[in-house]
Amino acid sequence: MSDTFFDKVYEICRKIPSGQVTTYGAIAAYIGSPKAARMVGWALNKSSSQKEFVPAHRVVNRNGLLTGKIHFPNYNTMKELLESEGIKIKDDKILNLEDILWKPE
DNA sequence: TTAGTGACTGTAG
DNA sequence: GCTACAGCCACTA
Repeated sequence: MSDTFFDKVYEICRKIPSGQVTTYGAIAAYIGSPKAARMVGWALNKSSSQKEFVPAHRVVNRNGLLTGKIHFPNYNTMKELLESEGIKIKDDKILNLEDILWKPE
């Protein structure tokens, strides 16, 4: 069932193409509550409990900063995953954010 | 059941 | 340009 804000977050995250990223605000806005971006991040935090893998590392804040990395086993895990997909990271921040930004449509 | 908290964002000063 | 505050929804204690 994907009726809640929470479930929709997982659904959208799984649609993020490899090598691209999106923002909490973009996801929240697509669902209908741009201000609920916090819930998006929180949902991803719980994504570890989900059966299906959720590419939470492809979700960053609107500055392209890897804020979510703090919830990974190691602070460099998120960066490593993104770099392995061809995304350039500098100081835990995506350099070409606008270039690889994906938005749920 | 009530209260607190959280991987954010936009507006105002 | 930076700092501060409010709003959003769901989960945990």
